[in-house]
Amino acid sequence: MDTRIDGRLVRGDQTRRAVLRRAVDIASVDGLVGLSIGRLAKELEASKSGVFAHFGSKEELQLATIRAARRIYAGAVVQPAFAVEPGLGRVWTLSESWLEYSRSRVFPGGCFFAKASHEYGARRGPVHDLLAEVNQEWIQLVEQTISEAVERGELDADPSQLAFELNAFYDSANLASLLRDNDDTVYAQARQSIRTRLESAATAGTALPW
Amino acid sequence: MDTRIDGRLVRGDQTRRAVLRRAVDIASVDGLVGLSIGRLAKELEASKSGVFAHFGSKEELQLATIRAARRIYAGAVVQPAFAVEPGLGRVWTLSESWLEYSRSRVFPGGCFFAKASHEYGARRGPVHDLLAEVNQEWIQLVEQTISEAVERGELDADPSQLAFELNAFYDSANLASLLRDNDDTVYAQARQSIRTRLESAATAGTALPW
DNA sequence: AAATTGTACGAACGATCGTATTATTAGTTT
DNA sequence: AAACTAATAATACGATCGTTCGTACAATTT
Repeated sequence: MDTRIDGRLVRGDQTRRAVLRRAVDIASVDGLVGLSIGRLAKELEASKSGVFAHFGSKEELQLATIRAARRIYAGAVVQPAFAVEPGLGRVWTLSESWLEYSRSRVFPGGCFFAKASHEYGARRGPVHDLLAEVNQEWIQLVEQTISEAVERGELDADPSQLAFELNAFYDSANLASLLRDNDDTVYAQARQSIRTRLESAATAGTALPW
Repeated sequence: MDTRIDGRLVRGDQTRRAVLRRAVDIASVDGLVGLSIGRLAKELEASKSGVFAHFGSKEELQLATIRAARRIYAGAVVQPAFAVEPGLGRVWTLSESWLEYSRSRVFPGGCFFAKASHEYGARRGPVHDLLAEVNQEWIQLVEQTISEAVERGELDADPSQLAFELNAFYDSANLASLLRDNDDTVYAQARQSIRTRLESAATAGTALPW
């Protein structure tokens, strides 16, 4: 039998979790390169080598940080949308929760993936590849959500094209808000663009969710 | 009189130019933080202290690099658009030259400002501030270009809103192309979104520029 | 010809980086 | 109680970072 609770492993998991929670916050502001093991150790009042031992290399720390950010992202953006029925309503909720995810600074530096993807977009290696994979996952999820609305006859649009456009509005609002020192008005602007775009794609007689 | 040509100043200007030309390329891939004086010196076969002396601090080097990138950007994106008459045609040309600026990798890491703005969006200081200023300049230029088309009766749209949307399509295509290892098809997708959006805003009877 | 100025260099600084090695401590198994 | 294992720590390494200092050289001004 092995419903074992090894206290040492429990402790290890806890510190690992604490490290990653801090790591995603640091990386969202200073990037995955600026994320250093020494700084992580200092802020958590642990030893550099202790933190290091959890990952074995900086690259593995970066990959683990991305995966941790993905879990937080799923909870903040995807879950709220999947709580409502498929269709146009879900597309709208997904947009709303994304903007709120950025506006409320779930990560202090704004969208973690916008930051990290730009940082590693032009580099090669496992970090780039994982970020590309996460991005594709996300785009496909948006596409899929739109497709459901199309299948239900609520939208008349090319899902791939519309997904590109909605995602563009999300990211652009995120960056503009950062550059304008957390100015919230850009989110209203993005919301307006999203609403207008969805209205133009909505089929006649479809109830609009806003 | 002083139509003087001080040979020492000429030489200094030349190396300074060479440093900045290299600096924008490095920074577009590795960021303004990853841009290091030592690496710059090595690649240019100069001395670290010689390169450093031109700027006095790393921050000044970063600011000078941003200004150098702005000049290149103006030549690659703005100039071609201003070569055509104001109006919808200019809006379209601006979009085309932006996408070509990204696609052809005027900077090897894609759009310099998308990269740098994300890097410094959540930080404070002169670098952030200059990037915010450049961004506002750019958005205002797009807005202005759209406004001219509105005034000529070729477009019926809120310039601020439309500028936000076009710019979102630009940046999103740029990032997607980087993440998908220089896949060109995203530019066609962006172009499609731009064209459709401009069509929907064009007034009846306006000749479409594509 | 002498003095001054601007550019570039070489060497060194303290700090921080990622990583490797070795030791200590706490929890589990025998 | 002894042997073992997993998590954490202490220390040190070479490399690179931004920056400072003193100097050499070439071009300009006096």
